[in-house]
Amino acid sequence: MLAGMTAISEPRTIASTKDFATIEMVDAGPCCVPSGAPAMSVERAEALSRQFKAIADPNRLRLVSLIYSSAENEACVCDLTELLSLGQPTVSHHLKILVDAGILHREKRGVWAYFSIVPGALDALAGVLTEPE
Amino acid sequence: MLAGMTAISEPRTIASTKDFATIEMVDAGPCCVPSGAPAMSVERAEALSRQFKAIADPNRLRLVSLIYSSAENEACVCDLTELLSLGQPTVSHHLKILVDAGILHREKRGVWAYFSIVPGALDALAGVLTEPE
DNA sequence: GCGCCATATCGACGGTTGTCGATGTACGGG
DNA sequence: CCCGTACATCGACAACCGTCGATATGGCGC
Repeated sequence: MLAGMTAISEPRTIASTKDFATIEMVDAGPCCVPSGAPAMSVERAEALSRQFKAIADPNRLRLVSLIYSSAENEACVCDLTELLSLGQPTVSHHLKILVDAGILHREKRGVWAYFSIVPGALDALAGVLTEPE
Repeated sequence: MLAGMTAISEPRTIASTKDFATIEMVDAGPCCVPSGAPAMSVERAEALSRQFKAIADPNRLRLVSLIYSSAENEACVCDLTELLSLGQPTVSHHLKILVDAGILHREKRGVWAYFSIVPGALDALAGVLTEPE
């Protein structure tokens, strides 16, 4: 769960200025051992942040939900616009953000643009939060 | 997955002004049937948005990752501050956001404040994205 | 081609957010 | 009791975000 890649250095030496082989500084240690396990890299954090930001908006959450529970798992802007009671440019803006984040797929058929959920996109995001290992 | 509760009305009648029993308006329909399935309610979308916003920040993602991969699954501010190379007020600010979102738990022991991940909090969020039903 | 329709883009505006320095609070040690 | 340490809060600032109206684009029918 939330495993990262690059270990941050900063070993933050436990030993104080005293001679080693002393024990009393073990329970009088600073506050906690910062663990040696590697954490999430800055790059990965920023990439994930972009995807989480895309769905971290109430209207975009409803957009994905509406598309998911739609008839053919796809919807066009005109339907979504009236269902969200938002302006059409605003809905297009939200949809673009979701497409750019790799969560929605846009397919233009005729005059209409149909949006569907990219298979596995949401599961990949969920895996970051539940990664059992 | 992303199932909601309250159905938005707006049935958006399929039948046109013509008499029913005509068939040609079926494939000449507007663009798509907005499905009858209920979508996510506005209230739930806003509640979920608050939690997703909490983790939709690169530094907060790294905070959760650091705490998760920490020795006793907890960490204090002083360690996190130097690991993120951020100011101490900023780290406290981020931690407060995560605590308010119900993702982190704060426990003060002595002079130090130890933060740990609320059990099941991330799994609940992940479930919203993968809910198989 | 012309006009209509659905959608995308642009520019602007108010509200929110992330970061910082300065300051306040609370606990422990001498 | 006073000081140092760890942390929280405050105020300010720049950057970003969500929303809108106006406008551009692009496809379909006549």
